[in-house]
Amino acid sequence: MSETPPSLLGLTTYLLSKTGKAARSRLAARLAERDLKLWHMAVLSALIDFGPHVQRELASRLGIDRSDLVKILDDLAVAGLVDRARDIADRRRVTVTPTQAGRAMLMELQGEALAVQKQLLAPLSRSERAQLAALLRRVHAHVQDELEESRPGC
Amino acid sequence: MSETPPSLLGLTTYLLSKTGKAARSRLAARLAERDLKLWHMAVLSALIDFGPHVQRELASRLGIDRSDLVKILDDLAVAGLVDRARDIADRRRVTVTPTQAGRAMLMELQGEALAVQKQLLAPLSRSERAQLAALLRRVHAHVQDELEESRPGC
DNA sequence: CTTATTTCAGTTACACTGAGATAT
DNA sequence: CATATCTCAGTGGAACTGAAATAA
Repeated sequence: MSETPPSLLGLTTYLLSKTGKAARSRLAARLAERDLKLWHMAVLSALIDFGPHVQRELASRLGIDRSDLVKILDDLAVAGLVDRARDIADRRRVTVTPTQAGRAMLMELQGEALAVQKQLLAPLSRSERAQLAALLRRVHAHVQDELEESRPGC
Repeated sequence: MSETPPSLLGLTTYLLSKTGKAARSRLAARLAERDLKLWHMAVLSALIDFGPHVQRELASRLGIDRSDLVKILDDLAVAGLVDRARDIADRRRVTVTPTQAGRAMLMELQGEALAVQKQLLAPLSRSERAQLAALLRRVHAHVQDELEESRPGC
């Protein structure tokens, strides 16, 4: 493949978009070996970091559509990685809880993610990788703030 | 929206993927006001940075599929932003050339991209934005190198 | 006859929309 | 009756695949 147009390389938005896509597709390829998608990992992360969620909360936290979450949870439940149970007080709601197998699986998936990251950021020194992470965290927080403002009452 | 899981925030791959997606969708929204997509802008950039291309070259340079490029070029030609002409020596090939209107349009699109970038990177200082750009350029170069290795003879 | 380039048709994965079912 | 939650069916755009048409 020949050179990327300098006009695009000069745009941080382009670099973010391209490297982000590369990161996503590489991790997705690894998760696919376990018949999982990126959303499965995100859902497990939310459940294990913050404890059981009602589906509505999960969808809102991760920015995934409620209807799409249904299929994701079906998969996770079939694989024995989460449990679903009707809320007794409000029987419209379904509470999702990670299983022990779910916790173990997330640990493995995080290992995969770190491996992808190591490969992707190979040209950077340890301190540069830390710099990049810190800068991206601030940009990410800013993006999330703006989303929150535009979506009233979440 | 509630907090993002720390397990994910700790992964640079996740941050790259998320901020990259945000960057892409914001720019896409602006280009949509002119009935253009991101690929249209990428194609114009390649043509103006490097001059006329045969379609095969364009696709290879940008990493887009040859068959999808056809529709992109149809749009650009209808909008008067590029010209297509059969190569006289090898009449299988079609040479794509940017028009003056194409050059003018790219300037405007770059303005849009910079506006998106300014908003996206607002929490960073000028020197931090430069740091981020430099780090991303190196990561991007590394990703491109690996792609080149895996695709022999491009 | 084989290969290269462009083009078209079909497929799959994904995010989004709208409506139905159940419960408050 | 109005609202909230979960579910399911359908839609549209994007990336990929395979093959036809033309030319070398």
